[in-house]
Amino acid sequence: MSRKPFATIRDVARLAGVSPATVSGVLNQKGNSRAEVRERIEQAMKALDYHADHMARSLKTGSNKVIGMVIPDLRNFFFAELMCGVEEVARAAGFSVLFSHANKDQQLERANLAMLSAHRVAGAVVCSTDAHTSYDGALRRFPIVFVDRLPVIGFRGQAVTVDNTAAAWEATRHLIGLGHTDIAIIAGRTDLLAGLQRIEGFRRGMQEACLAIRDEYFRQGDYSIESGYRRGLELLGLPEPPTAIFSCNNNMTLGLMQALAEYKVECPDEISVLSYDDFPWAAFFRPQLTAVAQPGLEMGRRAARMLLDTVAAGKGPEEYGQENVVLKAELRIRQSTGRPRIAALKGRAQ
Amino acid sequence: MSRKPFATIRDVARLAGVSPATVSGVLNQKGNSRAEVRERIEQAMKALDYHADHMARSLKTGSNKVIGMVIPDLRNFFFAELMCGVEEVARAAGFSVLFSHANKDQQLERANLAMLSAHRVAGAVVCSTDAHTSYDGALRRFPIVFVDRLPVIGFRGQAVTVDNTAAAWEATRHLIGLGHTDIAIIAGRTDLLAGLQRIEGFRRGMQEACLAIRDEYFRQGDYSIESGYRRGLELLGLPEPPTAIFSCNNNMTLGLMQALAEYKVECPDEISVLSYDDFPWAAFFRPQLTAVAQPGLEMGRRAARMLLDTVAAGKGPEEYGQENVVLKAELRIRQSTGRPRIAALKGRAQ
DNA sequence: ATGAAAGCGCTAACAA
DNA sequence: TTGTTAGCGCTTTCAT
Repeated sequence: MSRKPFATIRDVARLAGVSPATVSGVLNQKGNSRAEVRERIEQAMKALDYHADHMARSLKTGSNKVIGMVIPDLRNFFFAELMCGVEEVARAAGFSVLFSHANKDQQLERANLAMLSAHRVAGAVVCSTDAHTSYDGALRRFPIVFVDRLPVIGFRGQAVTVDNTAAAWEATRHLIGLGHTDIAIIAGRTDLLAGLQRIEGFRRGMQEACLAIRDEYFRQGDYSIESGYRRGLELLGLPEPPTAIFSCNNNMTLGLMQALAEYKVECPDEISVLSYDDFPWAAFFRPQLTAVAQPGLEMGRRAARMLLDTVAAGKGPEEYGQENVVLKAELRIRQSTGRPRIAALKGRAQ
Repeated sequence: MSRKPFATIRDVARLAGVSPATVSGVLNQKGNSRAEVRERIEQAMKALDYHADHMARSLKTGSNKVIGMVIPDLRNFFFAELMCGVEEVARAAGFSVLFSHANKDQQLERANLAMLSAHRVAGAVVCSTDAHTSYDGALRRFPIVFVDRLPVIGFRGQAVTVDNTAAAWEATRHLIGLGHTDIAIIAGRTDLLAGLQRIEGFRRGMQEACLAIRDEYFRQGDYSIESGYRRGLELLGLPEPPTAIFSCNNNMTLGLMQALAEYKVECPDEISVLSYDDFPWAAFFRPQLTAVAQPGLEMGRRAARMLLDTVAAGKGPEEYGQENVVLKAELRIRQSTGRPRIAALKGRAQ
């Protein structure tokens, strides 16, 4: 026995003794049907468990209540939050979201866009894999709002990002305010604008305080746990280790904490750690991590809203608009940062 | 200026000087077209940047290369992993995934299913909000594979779960093997089968070792951080606190660790902690958490594969099959569990 | 206020 | 091998 087929608008019409057009009318709240007829139709719909076919409707109307979302990795908490925000707003507006991973693969990203295109999505929110992808082709077909990561340097178009520079600057100021002067940074991917900006904010903060960034205190990571661990080990092994370390993302912070544990260096007594990226568990570490919290959920919401507005406006690519909403990150001061104890640390360094 | 419309199969046909049906033929690799004609068509498709409209195709064929996925909360790492697994398999099979949150709201869950239904998805993977939802209506329309959580007690249908009982049993055995006898449990939601099974596994383990579960050592939580914290505080405040605690999910473990920190109880020296649910950060806690790791990614993959198989078979609801694939969880022994030091703890307890 | 008819972009019979 | 025709389920004029 085969699957029970869906009831169509004609089934409903027949059962209610009206024409399909009339059913369509009540379906779309046109309000030009007598109450009695409407009643009958609604009964019929219930009886047949009728659900209008979105695809047929879209085919006819040329619109589609589906948006796409492309993100690099759901397992990273920040992106998961982004996704939640998008879904929430989309749902509220009666839209569904077609999801796909871009998994750091540029070719995959292209395939994703093509797929969204094939599904005739009304638009998409995308968190780009890197800053070299061209979206021109896709953009001619449907609006895209970029979130967190811009697709090209000098991008002009709709986007929601956070002010990484300001956040890194504030983080640096916090460390300096505590009395630190020997501050190290474990930097992230420099092919991403956000990565560059975090470095820039750090630089600026140091400069304003007339503090030099020593060469050996500038370490290049790649956002992985492993790199945080390695760079951390290098920093701690220095003849004169820093008294504070600014780690440029959550994963690297994890690796760094591991390195501290291995070196049996107490945090924050001997060394302060400040993490870019907050995550739910940061508050449960010992010590609780001082971190820069990016408003992932809000970014997702804003991006979705911006997209939906553009979709509603129904304009062509030339008029998409170019607002880049820049949100602020929040510095959450907890226990991993404190006043420097230079002597203690230097005594231990070998 | 309005958005550039998509090229249709007729545009391609016209440009290539053939009929739409011929284009459709090469599009679907029917292979009954001369190479020369095929060539011309492909050129035309490229020139027009043609992408076949999935919706129109689905409307015609009655099939749809989209599956739905419903999960309670993406921000929980376990569910995010589930989602990744599903997406990965779906993509590989040329399917897209329509995502939605069920956010612990049964009504929302219904709405989600209706939405999937309206989009005529080929099937869905769902992680049910709770064990009282009826899916009969939806199931008559498309196959559903349940994952991690079953929709009703005594559910018979396709599902991928993990053997919670065995995992909890093994965890308990580990604690007992270490020499613990005063073991407490912070239980999770008992309206979910999985929650019940974890308790059952614990019971069985204790029973086999002829160990009693003291009333005051059995604490009921609700999977929230807060409840883990509260129950933890209660346990530690007991005249005779336990020497080991089995916490039934990741969030409650977080709360529990917080409670330990407040009581300044050393783990594992004074008390051992074993967590159900592993997560990436568990290995970076101090101490590193011993935990039961559920294979979230693999569960997602298996569920998607099962669903896709059922979809491919194209049978009716009566023949959907009822395999419940039960995966094993893995006990990851790290540093939060050790031999009991009863004296030390009792001395401290007031 | 309601219905008849056309057609969105595609594919599947069938005809040529 | 290729083209013609019909129709998937819906909405939208345009008559009535």
